[in-house]
Amino acid sequence: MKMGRGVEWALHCCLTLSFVEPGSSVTADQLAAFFDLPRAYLHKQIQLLVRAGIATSVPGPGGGYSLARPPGSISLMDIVAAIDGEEPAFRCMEIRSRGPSGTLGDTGTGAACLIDQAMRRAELAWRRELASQSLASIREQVERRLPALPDRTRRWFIESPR
Amino acid sequence: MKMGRGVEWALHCCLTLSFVEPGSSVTADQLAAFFDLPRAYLHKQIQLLVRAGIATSVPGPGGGYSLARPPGSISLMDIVAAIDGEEPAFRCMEIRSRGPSGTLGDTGTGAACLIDQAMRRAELAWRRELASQSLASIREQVERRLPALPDRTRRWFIESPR
DNA sequence: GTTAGCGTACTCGGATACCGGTTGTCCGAGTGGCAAAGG
DNA sequence: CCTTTGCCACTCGGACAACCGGTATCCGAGTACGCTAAC
Repeated sequence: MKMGRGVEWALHCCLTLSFVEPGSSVTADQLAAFFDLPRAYLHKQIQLLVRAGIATSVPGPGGGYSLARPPGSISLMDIVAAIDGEEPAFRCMEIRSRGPSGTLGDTGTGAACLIDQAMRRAELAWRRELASQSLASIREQVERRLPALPDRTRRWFIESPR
Repeated sequence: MKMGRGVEWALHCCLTLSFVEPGSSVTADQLAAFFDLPRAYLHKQIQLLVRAGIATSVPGPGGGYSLARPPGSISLMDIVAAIDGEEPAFRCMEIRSRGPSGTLGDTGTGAACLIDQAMRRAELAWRRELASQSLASIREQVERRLPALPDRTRRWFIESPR
């Protein structure tokens, strides 16, 4: 089980977008240059963020992307779900009842697969942990450790050629 | 992010192996027939369990697979890790420092990526939840809900043609 | 000098190829049991 | 009747293809800005 790398890109891009001035936009090309990523593909990932209502897009010259909501109301779970999808990693195919033996017989009715339940519980713990961390909390931690970073980042996007 | 379906197979196979008499072996073909799965591929998955020290294999006629340890000492995490691998789903590529900007500058030393940390925390919660459930506990739950299932399963494997 | 119109450059958005990995299958190596033959 | 030896069937084990989803890319639609030219 491995997660698409677009998730990492999206997380860092959202964190970066939380640094820039509200109201100003950052183009996908700028973000791609900032992280040295393939610009076209990064473009696609951010589009997923727009569809999920996490980022907003402004077309035309001077346009770009910006966060659609305050960072405090964007959780890491939101971003991961936007890029990676909502469906659970473990999908119960009910193989226990597919056998020719009919071993389970009439027990199938209402008797949930306990293995599926256990796996769902684990994924729920994962989701809960991700949902508990907002973009604002991450940003706060960053500012505590690297106080100069937000300003430097902001300046880089202002000074960089569009 | 989606998990290979072999994980589900392995989990159900291990649970089934915990039902059969200790000391007796079950062939991969029997398990495949029991769950109506492609026998060759199931074979491959169980081999991963053997490599991980979860199951033991006995070659030759009358051989087959059986659990290598008591079910109480086999966690769901062990099985998932055996099939799906140990590496974390989220892999930090350190894209924050790959940019041409040098925005992070000399801060890189010792300053861990907080996004990576958050993702690791979430995965740790997932792992912890899976590790807390042993095969014996699942078996116990099954016996409570379907008391007749273990006996029926055991009998099916005895009566089925090898 | 002012304003309307047009062209251009820039941005996002979706449709289109490429590649690695999971999925699926096959055949070979090794082992135990069975049977037959010899003592 | 017991022992030994050879053969065979059965099982695991690893090596070999096929399909699918993620990865990467390109070109088209839409928009705001700036320039030009007429009034």
